[in-house]
Amino acid sequence: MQKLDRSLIRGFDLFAAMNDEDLDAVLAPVEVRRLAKGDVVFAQGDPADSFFLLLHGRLKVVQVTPDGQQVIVRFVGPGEVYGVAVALGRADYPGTVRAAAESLTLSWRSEHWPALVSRQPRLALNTLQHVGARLQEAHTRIREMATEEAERRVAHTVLRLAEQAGRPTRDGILVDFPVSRQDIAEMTGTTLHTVSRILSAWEDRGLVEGGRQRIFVRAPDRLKVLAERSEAAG
Amino acid sequence: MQKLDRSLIRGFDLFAAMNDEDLDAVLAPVEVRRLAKGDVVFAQGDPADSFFLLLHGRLKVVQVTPDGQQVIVRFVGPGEVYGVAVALGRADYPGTVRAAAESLTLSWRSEHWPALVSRQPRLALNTLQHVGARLQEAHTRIREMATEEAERRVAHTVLRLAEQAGRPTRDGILVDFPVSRQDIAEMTGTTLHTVSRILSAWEDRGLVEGGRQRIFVRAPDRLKVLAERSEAAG
DNA sequence: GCCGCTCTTTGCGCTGCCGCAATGTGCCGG
DNA sequence: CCGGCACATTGCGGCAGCGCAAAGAGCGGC
Repeated sequence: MQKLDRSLIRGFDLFAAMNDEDLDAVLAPVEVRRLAKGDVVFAQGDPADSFFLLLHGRLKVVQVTPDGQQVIVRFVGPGEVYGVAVALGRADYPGTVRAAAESLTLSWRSEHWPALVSRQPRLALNTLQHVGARLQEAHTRIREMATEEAERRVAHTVLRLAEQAGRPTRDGILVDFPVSRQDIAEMTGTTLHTVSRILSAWEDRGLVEGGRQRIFVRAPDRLKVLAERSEAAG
Repeated sequence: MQKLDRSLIRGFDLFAAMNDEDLDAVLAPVEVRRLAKGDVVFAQGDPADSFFLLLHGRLKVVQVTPDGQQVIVRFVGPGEVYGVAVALGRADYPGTVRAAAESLTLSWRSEHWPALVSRQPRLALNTLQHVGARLQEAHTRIREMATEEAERRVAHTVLRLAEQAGRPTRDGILVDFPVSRQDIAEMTGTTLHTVSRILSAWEDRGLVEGGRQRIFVRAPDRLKVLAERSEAAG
């Protein structure tokens, strides 16, 4: 096992309440991997022989349709587990995970899952809560895609990105990892063209600032108004 | 506690492997409720003071948007748990559950959850797998809504209904609980008009038979072809 | 058995968004 | 510093599906 920064790991609630002995046991079989932007951790359909925890960086989870279109399932941030197919009773991974920025991740071989859970029952409950939160978010997205027009969906998505991965600055919030127009299109069920048009219109109105794989939210409050009401915000 | 048919309960995998003593302990604090079609079990936003298991019948889980539009999250079938907000760490229910047909359900007060889990650790793992399957299905729906046109989404949805709640007959599969065109619209993110048109077109081609809150799939294979390819099926 | 309600069907016009295509622009490697 | 590539912008035409409206059909209640 590679040398790990314990204080970094203690920072995540999953491990915060663990005593040293248990922490050692949990980390004993762990593997560490550094990821460059674009690296693939696992691909859709691969046998689910490991599960993971992201320590640092940002990952993109995508599903590919039979005809080659991509859909972004979610982004993974530091402290989040992913690839937990084994816990959900699946034999293979339902999606592909790729590094959206330089990242650092831990992994356990799937066969360790039962032993870890019986040693740390809280692990199952924690995972349950985490998966529950993801289910909740998935339902939110379904509701948005079913009932809202493209502009509002993009607004909600950008706000969610700003909330989950936003770095606050003096005059706005910067989404601090590279997000392309295509990415937002794949999260909202529209095309990069439509996203580009919408962001351009917002930029004209001073709501956001664009850039290459960059989104800076200048006026979160006005964007929220636009996301809630169907009509344009003052 | 009301008298319960143990053999019925033993039929669900959740309880199949339990010894009598544990089963007694689990069922001790349970409440039984009979539901008429249309009855509400709990409403969106209510405090999550119970969790549930459906014994018989069919329930509809819906979310309502701020402007009054409904979205169907899923249908619940016999043997499935629902309203497990407490396990997912939520204080209130994210949706409303209504009986789509006459039903029979069990419920436990939320405060029993920790005790049940510590007595039966498998309960958490089972719930995790169940929630995982729902997450999986939610992602499938997101992918469909993002990439497929209305007709294919309806096809996938009807096939899913036939699979989850279909009664096979000599010349097809009958969805054996009442489903309206409006319901399908709320599952696919379209309107009842569009659904009606699509089903009428399918009926002309002998793929399905319609009726008031009734769907009978005559040719599942041809419908599957239509769901996969973007073009019409022979 | 009749009435009324809810669910369904179908026509018609409109529009939001896609699909295509061409041009503009920031970034990286040599 | 410069060439090439990936990402972004924008115009234009077309159409899938929405919204509205009105008529038909099954089902439950009295």
